[in-house]
Amino acid sequence: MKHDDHRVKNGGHSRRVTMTDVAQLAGVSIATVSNTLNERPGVSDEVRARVWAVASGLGYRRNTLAQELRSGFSKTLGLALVDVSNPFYADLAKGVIGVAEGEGYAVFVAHVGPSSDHLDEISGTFLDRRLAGMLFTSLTNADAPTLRRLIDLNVPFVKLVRDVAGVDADWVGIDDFAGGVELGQHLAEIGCQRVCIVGGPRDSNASHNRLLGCKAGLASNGIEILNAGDETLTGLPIRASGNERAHKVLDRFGRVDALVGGNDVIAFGVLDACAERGIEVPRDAVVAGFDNMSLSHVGPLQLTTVDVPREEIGHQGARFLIDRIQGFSGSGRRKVLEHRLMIRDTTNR
Amino acid sequence: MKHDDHRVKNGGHSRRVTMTDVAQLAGVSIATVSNTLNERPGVSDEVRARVWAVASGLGYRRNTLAQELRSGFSKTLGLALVDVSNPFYADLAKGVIGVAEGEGYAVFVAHVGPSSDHLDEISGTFLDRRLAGMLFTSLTNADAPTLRRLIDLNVPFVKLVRDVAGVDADWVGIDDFAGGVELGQHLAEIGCQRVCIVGGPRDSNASHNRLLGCKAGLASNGIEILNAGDETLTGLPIRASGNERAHKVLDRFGRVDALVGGNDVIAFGVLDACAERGIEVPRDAVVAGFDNMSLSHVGPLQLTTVDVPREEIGHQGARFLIDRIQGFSGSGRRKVLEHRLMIRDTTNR
DNA sequence: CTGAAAGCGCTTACAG
DNA sequence: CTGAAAGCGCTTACAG
Repeated sequence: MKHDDHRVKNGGHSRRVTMTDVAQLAGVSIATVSNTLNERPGVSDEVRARVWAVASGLGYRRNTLAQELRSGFSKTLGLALVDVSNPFYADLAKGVIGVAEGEGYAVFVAHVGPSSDHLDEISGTFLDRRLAGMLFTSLTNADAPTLRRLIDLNVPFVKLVRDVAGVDADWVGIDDFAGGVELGQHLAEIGCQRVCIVGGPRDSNASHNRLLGCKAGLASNGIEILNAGDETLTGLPIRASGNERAHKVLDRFGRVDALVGGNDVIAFGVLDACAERGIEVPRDAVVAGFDNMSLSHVGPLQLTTVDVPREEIGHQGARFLIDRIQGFSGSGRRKVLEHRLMIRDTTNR
Repeated sequence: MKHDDHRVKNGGHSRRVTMTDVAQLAGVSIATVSNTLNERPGVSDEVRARVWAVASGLGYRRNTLAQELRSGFSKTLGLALVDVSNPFYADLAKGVIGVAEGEGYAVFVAHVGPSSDHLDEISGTFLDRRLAGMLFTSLTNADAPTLRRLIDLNVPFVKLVRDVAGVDADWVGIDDFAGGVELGQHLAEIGCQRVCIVGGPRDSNASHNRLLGCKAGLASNGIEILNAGDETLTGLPIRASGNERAHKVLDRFGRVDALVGGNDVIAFGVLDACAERGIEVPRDAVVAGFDNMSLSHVGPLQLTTVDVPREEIGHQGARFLIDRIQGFSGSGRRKVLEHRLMIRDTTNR
C-alpha cells in the first residue's frame, strides 16, 4: 500500500480520505458507502464488493468524531485514577483497558488529585466528550453530588474498590472487612499482643473497612490495638506517610509486636522505618500490608499481605459498564471478588 | 445549581443543553454564543455578560466532538504503552498525563502487545479519532512503517525511551550506553570478575545500548562477561524471564560474582533465583538492575540500579508533542535526560 | 436495492 | 457588533 493512499489531493494540499471520496470513486452515494461499511443489510453484493475495494484501496478510515456526533453513540470510556504510577491503580487500569479494547472501546485515563473538585472537573470533561461511560476509583462521600449528576444525565458509571453510600451504581471490589478480620486473626495466632495499625485515608470506605475488620479479628482474640484513636491510625496511602507514622507509633508505644499497613505501599514505609531503627523483621516485630502488590514479594523479605485481585476488578468493572452502555438497566449490582491472605516472610516466625 | 439545569425538556424526554438552547434563551444567534464562549473579540459587554449568565445558568457544556470535528483541531493525545501495570510505563504515563492535563489535553491510553501489528492498529484508531498527536514507547525497528505513515499524514508524535533509526521525530530518553558503562565500572571496582548479564529484549535499542555500555565498562577493566553470545543475554523484560535465565546462567557458568538485570524487574527475578538457590546477596554474588523502580529500594535489601527519570521523560515528551501540535516544525529533537547510578545493598560489600 | 436530504452541535467566513 | 448560512464527516429515516 502506498503512503499517499491515505490522503487525497486537493489543490496542492492533501486531506484525509472521506466517505465522499469513496462514494465518488465507487460511483455510489455516501449513504450506500455508510451502509456497506457498517455492514447493514440491503446492499447488493456487487456494490458491496466495489465499495469495500475502493475504501481499502484508498485507505479509508472512518472519522470517529463524526460518527459519534451524528449517531449519538460513543465507544469511549473514561477512567479516573488518583495516580497511574501507583501500582494498585495501574493494575486496575490494565484490567479496564484490557476488557475495553477487547470490546472495541477506547479509554481516556485522567488523574484525580486529592480533592473532589478535581473529580468533578474530570467528570465534566468526560461529559464534554460524550463518553459512553465512566469508571471511578478512590471515591469519597464528597463525590456524591458529582455522581448524582451523572445519574441525572443518564450516563452510566461504575465504582471500583471504594464505594459511596447512597449513590446507586454498580460496584466492584472485595470484602475489605473480612480481609481485615483474617489478617487480625493471623496476627493473634502467631502470638502478637502489642499491635498498631498504620491505616489508609480516613475517608476511604475500603480503608475504613480493612481497619474495622482487623480490629475485629484481633478483638475476637482479646486484643485491642495500641493506637486506637491516635492520629497515626489513618493517613495518606503513600510510603512517606507509612514511614513517618511508623516512627511515631514506635516512639509512642515502645515495644510493638506487629505493625499493620493499610496497604502495601504504607507497609513498605513501615519496613523502611524498622530498618532505620534496627528493628529486625520478623524477629523483633512482624509487619503486614494489604493489596499484594506485584513487588511486595521481592527478594529475601517478602511481605505478608491480603491479595486484592486488582486486574480482575478492572475487568469486571469494565464488563459491568459495557453491559449498561448496551442497555442493561436495573439498580446497582455489587460484585465481591475473592481476596486471600498471603502469609509470607514478614510475619513468619 | 439544580440537577435539571444540565438538561432541557423535549417532549417528555430530555437532552443535553446545546448552544442553540443558550442562544434562544439569551435572545442571540448561536454564532454570538460561540464567539462569546470562545472569548473572541467583537462581542459587546452587555451581550457577553448575558450569554455567560445564560450558559452557566443552564449548565451548558461545549460538545467536544462537534468542536473538534468542525474546527479540525483536537486537544487529545494518544499514548501507546506495552503495559500500564508495568511500573516503568506507569511512571511515563503519569508524566505524560500530568503535563497534558495541565495544558488542557486529554489522553487516550492504549495497550500495545508484543507485536508490531498491534501498534499499527492502535495508531489507526488514534488516527480515526483525529488525535492531535501521539506518544510511543517500546518501539522497535519493525514499527518504522507505521511511524512513517504518521509522518506522511502530518500527525506529530514523539518516541519515548526507545528510538527507531531512520524515523525523524522527537525523542526523549537517557544515555543508556553511558549508564551501562557506569554500572560495569562499578562492578569492576568492587572486584567482580565473573559477570553475567541478563538483559532486556533483543530488539529494544535501549536494552541494546545498556548491554553494550555495561560490556564496555567491564572491558575497560579487562573483564569479559561470561554469557557473551549466550541465549540468556537477551529476553523478555519480565520477572519470570529474569528468574529463568538467572537459573540457566548459574547452571551453566558455576560460580558467578555478579548478575546484571537489563532492568529492575528482570533483576527482581534474578534475586528470586538467588534466594531459591541459597545464594546470599551481596555476600555470595552481587546483583544490579536498571531503571530505579520505586519499589526497588524496599526494606533490608535494596537494589543497586541506574536511575531513569521516567516521569520527567513523560513530561518532556508531552511538551515536545504539544510544541509540534502548536505549530513547531523542524527535524526531530533529541532530549537526553540525566541518569544516575544508585549504589545500594545488592552490590554493597 | 439506492440516493437525496436533513441533521448531530459546533465554527467560520461573510454580509449587513 | 450581530446573524444567516455553509459545512466538518458522518448516520438515518424516507422516497423512489
